[in-house]
Amino acid sequence: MKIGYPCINRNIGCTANSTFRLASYSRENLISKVENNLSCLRNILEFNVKQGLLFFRISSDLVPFASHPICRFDWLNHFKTDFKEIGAFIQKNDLRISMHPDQFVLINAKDSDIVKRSINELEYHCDLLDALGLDKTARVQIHVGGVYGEKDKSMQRFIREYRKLNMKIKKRLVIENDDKLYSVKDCLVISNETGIPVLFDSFHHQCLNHGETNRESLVMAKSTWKNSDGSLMVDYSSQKSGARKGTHTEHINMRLFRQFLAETEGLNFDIMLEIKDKEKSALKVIKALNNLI
DNA sequence: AGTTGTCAAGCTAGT
DNA sequence: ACTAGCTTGACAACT
Repeated sequence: MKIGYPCINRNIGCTANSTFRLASYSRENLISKVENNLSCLRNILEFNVKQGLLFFRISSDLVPFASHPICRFDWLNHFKTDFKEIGAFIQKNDLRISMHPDQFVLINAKDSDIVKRSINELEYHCDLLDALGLDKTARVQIHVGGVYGEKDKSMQRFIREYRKLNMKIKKRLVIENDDKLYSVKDCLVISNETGIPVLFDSFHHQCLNHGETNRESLVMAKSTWKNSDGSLMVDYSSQKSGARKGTHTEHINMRLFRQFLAETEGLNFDIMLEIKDKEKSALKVIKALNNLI
């Protein structure tokens, strides 16, 4: 079981997701931001290894505007050596890596231009992971997409569009249950048709389910991952008290987390802690797990 | 130096 | 009709 946190480290004092406005796009700006981001990514990964945090989500902003038509720069080639070095570090330390393109990526959009842009964005994520030299256990997670007032048709559209994707994307893409539209059960239907692995988000499951327990849903999601896909990825969070339903907590609630661990005892998976204080909660969990052994 | 409006992309639900 | 929220953060223009 590997423990991790997404994109940002609040301790080190650098960011691996620094970007700029589209209006200030230039080759120089892009190069300097990517240089900064890559150097910070190294720092974060080194910190993580020292602390025993072996799961990390790389920010989609690592290469700003990579899939935008304005970007004509061959960043893949230009930073080829850096990617290789960072990738070697990841492999040497057996780190698990994920990426999570944002809400604009919609495979099942009705507008074919949106689908096209989405595929370009997925291609960027997969090119990056390929450049790092990572195998298919490094994954790119997205949600199913929009409902457009007709869920069945929208799910069918996802399936159709997924089947058309090239292998570069297919080998890394996984779907994650969301908190409002597509439950784990919905994702499993799509997985049955396509073979796409289902990432289990415990907090989203808490917000949207059909009465299944965490364990039941996690086991079902786990069954969609083949050995070569790596172990099941789980996103974990809990409700921020007093806030709108679905708001992630600032700090981890260890009582709830222990409860989750107890519920899922004996099952192997990697956990991404989607908690706002980032590595702070992740370190708390590492400490707690060490005390259990 | 510190503050604050705004940022490529889209959907949904709530006002 | 409009906007907050999404993994929210951070850029950049303004005091």
